[in-house]
Amino acid sequence: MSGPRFRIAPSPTGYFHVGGARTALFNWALARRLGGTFVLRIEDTDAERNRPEWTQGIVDALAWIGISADDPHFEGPYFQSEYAQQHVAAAQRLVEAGAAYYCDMTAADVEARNQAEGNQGYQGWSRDRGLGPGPGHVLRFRVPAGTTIVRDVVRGDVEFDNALIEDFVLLRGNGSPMFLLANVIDDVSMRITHVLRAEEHLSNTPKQQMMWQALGHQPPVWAHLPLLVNEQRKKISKRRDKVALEQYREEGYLPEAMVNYLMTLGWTPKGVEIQPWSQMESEFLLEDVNHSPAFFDLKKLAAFNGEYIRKLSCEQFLAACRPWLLASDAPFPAERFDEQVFLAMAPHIQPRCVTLADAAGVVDFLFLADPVVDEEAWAKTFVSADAVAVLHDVVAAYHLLTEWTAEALKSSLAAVGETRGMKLGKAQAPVRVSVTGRTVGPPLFEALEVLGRTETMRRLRAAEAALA
RNA sequence: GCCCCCAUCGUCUAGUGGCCUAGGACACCACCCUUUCAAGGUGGCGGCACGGGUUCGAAUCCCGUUGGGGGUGCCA
Repeated sequence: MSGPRFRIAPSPTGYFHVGGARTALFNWALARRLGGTFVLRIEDTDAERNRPEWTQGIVDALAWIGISADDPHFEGPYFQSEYAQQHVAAAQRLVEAGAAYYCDMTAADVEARNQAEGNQGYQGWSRDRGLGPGPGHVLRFRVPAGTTIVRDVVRGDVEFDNALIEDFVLLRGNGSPMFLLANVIDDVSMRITHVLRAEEHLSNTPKQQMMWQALGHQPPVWAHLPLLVNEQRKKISKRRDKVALEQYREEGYLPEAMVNYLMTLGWTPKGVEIQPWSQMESEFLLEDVNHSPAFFDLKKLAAFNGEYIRKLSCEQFLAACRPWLLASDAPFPAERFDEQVFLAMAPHIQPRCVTLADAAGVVDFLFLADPVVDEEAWAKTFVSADAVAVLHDVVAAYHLLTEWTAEALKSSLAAVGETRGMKLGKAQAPVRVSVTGRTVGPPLFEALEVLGRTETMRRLRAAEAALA
């Protein structure tokens, strides 16, 4: 009746960390494959952070990468929640079991005594003083003698000497629970069987394991995932790095690409790297997870995203790009956007996009009353008299065209270029700059075809006039 | 300081004692294709941190060194 239970517990701090997303994906893959339960517990023992909009943000970010909790647990202000009561009650049970004791020393007291005695850390001074609860009294865990062996599926057995672990605080002087306590109690009460999290938590695991045992429970399966680092090889952080999953969504990364890339950080799919979720889900094994930190490489993410964009059908591509195409800060007004024109150009736009946001900039000239002219490109192109002459010839030739198709436009311009000894590559430049405002862009003749005869001729003549 | 983790091309990694002259992907470079720019194709550059063992044989096992990271809060 009770299968494996996995849980992620992101803190609602206003954004969802990509590292958290990777952890969530690993948990999700296992929960799905093993027919387990995915528990989402958005928590923070600081009530200030449990803001509903931040909590919703995490739910949305998870939904974006295809994850929806089987068993969600959110809360409002922590101190008024049932969870806080549970945590305090559990601490009480620890006291009764003799696994925790009260201490009236402040941090300053501890430091002073260490100074005097040349020690480091809290030395269990209040262990046998028989103090009861009271204002300013913290509750400390009584770390037993011996060693603690953490059985980690990805790292193997890791041994810790308990003598080196101080009697850590469970309840603050004001009676509020510490995160470490809250975390363990939630895991225990939610019957979590597998704890997968980043490696930064490995050092705290013996403390948590001792608490599980003191509470009379078998510890869960531990799995510490390699850290995600930046180019300086440091843990990626909000301050220095782009860590918010939401930001990647806003910049036009496809969730499938993001998921695929995130999965390759610390784990390698069999065969090719780019593969559908269903396959990764069926192959993911904790035992195959790497041990060393992984660099979150934007360039590789971009490559994945480009590949996923190219795999989209035209209709899917349009649907995916629509928010950026119709955005208020798009390079053209939303009312001038034409889906049919976009669809016609889509196959040429896709290979030119790294993100969905790039599309608008590739096709802007199609939806603008007048193209935005890049002055430098214009000057460079029309510095030669030949270019100006080609433009005149093309206007004349296009005027006489009976068929307004990419093929016809191309051969007509090729013929014009030939009379002046120019290859197509050179001859198309003046037309491209006149019509699109730039020297680079999607294939010209296809663009002219969808732009239409009237508008193309208008722009070509406007360019002629400007040059005169 | 103490504890813990980690160590293969620039990056992500394959590799679990002979299939390794170390394979792939991203990045980079060159060429091809080509109406510009992309995309695509072909090829190239480039790595087992170091020192000792063990072994007939080591990227792979052991020890040490060095280097990197994480933890060590009345933060989460």
